[in-house]
Amino acid sequence: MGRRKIEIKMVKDLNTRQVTFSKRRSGLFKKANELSIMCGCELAIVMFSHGNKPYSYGHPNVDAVAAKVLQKEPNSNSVQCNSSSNDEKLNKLNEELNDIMEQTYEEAKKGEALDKALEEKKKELENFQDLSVLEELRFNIKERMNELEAVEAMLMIKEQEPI
Amino acid sequence: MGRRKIEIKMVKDLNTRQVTFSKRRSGLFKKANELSIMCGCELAIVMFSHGNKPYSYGHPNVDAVAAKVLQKEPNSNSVQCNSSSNDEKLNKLNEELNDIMEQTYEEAKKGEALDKALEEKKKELENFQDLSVLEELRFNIKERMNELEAVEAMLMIKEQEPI
DNA sequence: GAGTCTATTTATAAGTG
DNA sequence: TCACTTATAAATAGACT
Repeated sequence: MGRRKIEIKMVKDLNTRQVTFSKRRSGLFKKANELSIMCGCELAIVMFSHGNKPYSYGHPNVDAVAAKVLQKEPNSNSVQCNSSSNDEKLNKLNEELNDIMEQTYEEAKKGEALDKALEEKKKELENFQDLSVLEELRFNIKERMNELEAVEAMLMIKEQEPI
Repeated sequence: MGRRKIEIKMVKDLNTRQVTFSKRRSGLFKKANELSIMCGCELAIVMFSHGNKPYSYGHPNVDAVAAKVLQKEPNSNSVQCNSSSNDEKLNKLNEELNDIMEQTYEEAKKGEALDKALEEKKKELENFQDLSVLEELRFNIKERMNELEAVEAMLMIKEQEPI
């Protein structure tokens, strides 16, 4: 759906790939959002960019869906799809999924307070682009903190110096 | 993208909803597959239909992605999105920003000057009326960083002063 | 990077068998 | 519920800012 037809294969040019990732990611999230609204289904998407940066979408939120997976998983009859040769993997996938989801549950319990806080915070956020701004903001703040601490350290040293 | 424009809202007719769910679900999975191939990203989708039937898609598979989430999750800084009315978006953004600022505040307790600046920022955040303010905030942060550099420069000069 | 602009391609709503 | 068709809406590739 662009100026020209493209093949579905790894985009070689790094810059183009980055652009494609960004555009299609937001497209995917939008579609997911529409689906969840129109059909009242719960759904979660988690992804890691080529550079391993995590992104996720959830309706009503990722955790809720993950929790549901936990409940359902044991001897699940879920309909699974994946992009590699499907047949053998499905059984294995189900097994592994059980383990992982159990672990996830444990993890969730450990950081319950934090998780809840995060969940609350993230509950009603919708706009994808704006969120990336938030992330940037958070990053900027942290960076600034580091610099500040460095300055403070310097100040401390200075104060200790005999005049 | 059909014979006529439709609103994105819960489809009332059960039959139509079922059809929509089926079509859009496969569309979503297809898009996900394209994205993962074109951009080399790992991604997983899990969903529950209105009737609670589970469906999932994963590249390379759901487990691998879930496992990756586990590694990252503790104090994750993942970019999260979820769906709900835009109305509440700003409030929640504010909350998130406030939380971030609070965390930052804790980390920065040592620096009084900075603390004050942060307090001011928090107040500003509480007055958010528009997302464009985010940009302002970012700008302000950059400005603060400049101030910081100025302080550092002064320190450097001070150090050079004969005692 | 993130936005904007369009020519095109793609997804899909509604209809049909 | 499935497949298939088709008119139309929506997504997006590529170019540019």
